[in-house]
Amino acid sequence: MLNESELASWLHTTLLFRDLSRSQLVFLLRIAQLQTFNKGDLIFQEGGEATGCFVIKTGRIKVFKMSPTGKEQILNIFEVGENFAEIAALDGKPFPASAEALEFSELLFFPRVLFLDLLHQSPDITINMLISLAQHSRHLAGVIEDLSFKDVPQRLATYLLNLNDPQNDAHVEGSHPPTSPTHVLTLDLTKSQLAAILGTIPATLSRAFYRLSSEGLIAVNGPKIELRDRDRLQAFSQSFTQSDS
Amino acid sequence: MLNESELASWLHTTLLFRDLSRSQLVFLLRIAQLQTFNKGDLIFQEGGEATGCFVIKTGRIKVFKMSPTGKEQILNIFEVGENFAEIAALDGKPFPASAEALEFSELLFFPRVLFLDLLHQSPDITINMLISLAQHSRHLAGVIEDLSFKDVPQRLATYLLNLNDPQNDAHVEGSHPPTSPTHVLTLDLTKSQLAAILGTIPATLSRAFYRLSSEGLIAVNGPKIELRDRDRLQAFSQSFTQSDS
DNA sequence: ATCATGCCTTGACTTAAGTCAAAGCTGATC
DNA sequence: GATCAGCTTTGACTTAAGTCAAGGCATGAT
Repeated sequence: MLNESELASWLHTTLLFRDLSRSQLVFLLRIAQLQTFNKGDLIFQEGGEATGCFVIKTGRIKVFKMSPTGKEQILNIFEVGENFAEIAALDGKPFPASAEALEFSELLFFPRVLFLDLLHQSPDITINMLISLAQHSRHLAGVIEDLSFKDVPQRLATYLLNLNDPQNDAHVEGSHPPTSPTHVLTLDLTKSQLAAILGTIPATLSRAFYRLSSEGLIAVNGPKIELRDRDRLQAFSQSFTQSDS
Repeated sequence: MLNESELASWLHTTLLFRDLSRSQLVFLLRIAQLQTFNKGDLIFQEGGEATGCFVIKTGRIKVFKMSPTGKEQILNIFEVGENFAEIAALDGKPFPASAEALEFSELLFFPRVLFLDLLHQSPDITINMLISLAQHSRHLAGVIEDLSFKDVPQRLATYLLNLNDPQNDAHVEGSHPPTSPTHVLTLDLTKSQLAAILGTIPATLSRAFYRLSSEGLIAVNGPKIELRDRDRLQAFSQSFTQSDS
């Protein structure tokens, strides 16, 4: 069915399955189906019946809501090794959001019923699942905080700092770890997509970029963003605003 | 330590522990501590170190974020039988939000380490926990959708319909189930608190109430709200708006 | 009964951000 | 190398919603 040895050792690097035995991993592969999607392919749609849970082998997936008039709010973007669509797989209710491939992606798909069996059989997986869901929930709470407390330029600043700061070493192109005087990062999203992450529209995002640039906090060159003053950017991202009672 | 027989049978009505055996329930009570809080008491604060997980025996708890300037965003209000603060208990990172008692409340508290042991020992609880977390995540996704797509009057309409419509028979005071020509509900929150749920401030909420009233969709009398036209209210709650690109 | 506190509402004002449409870019294709 | 499509930016405009402050209304205490 699948290239077992290769996939099994890859599964080991995954959040959900990292601490399973080799035999458990091979068993997993009996349940999973490998599905591939091209850039732009819809994986499932909000409101659709829950089918199962996915783990990303390659590619990137955006999970989003769409308003009746077509405004998009991205809830999360998932990368290699991460899992998504657990919520619907768990409770069997309709998908709470839609999912689409941002690039060519290979996904391991676990049909819902088999996935639930799996949980009942492997407490380890269940606990990992729990931790994963907890992380996703934390992220959602953060999105709410940003939407409720911050204006668009602040949300943009927050996003850029998150991309750059943490162990998130990807995207960073600046000097070497210890002392990097300037920090340049490259967006791996279109600005329209970034707007949908920040809960706004491209026109407004564009003005937010202008604002941060004109204050000397960043310099923008296409998808390359230089953080010129991380400290002030940090301060800006949590400064008081009028949109905040 | 605690009144075991009473508590054990009550635990049985709880989401988390509903399908446990009597002996498991009694074991649970060895771990749990009963804590009581008065109205307005802070249970834990965002950013504080994770202590453990709570189940509500009596009372109501609001979980919320507070902005630097003091704007409050309520993430969820939990009622009897529900559990909260699982996220921090699971991953051990700081609390993502604060919690406060809305009224006198008795909580069963499970210290984090013991709680984690519990999960490792009882797959049933772990699965229930997963389902519970999935529900909470769904709710957060809904909050994001509302904040991103709807203006304040629409969020208010959505909230009122949710209070009234579903199996949520509490709050409803109108005629008897089959044909209730008008639906009157009573808010069990102050309007300031409702504003914090809807991601706005009291002044704006007040104008939203006026708007819905003046269009004949509802009638407000203090905390009593009559839904005068559920169909139009429903339509209004998802109508197109300018705040939606 | 009166006072005071807290909650809610109202008014006048300001502003962030969405709308719509036009014009720039950029990169891909033929 | 020219054209085309899609993304991005800009401009002029509108509006939802926050700010601040004042006034009303109620409840509960002295």
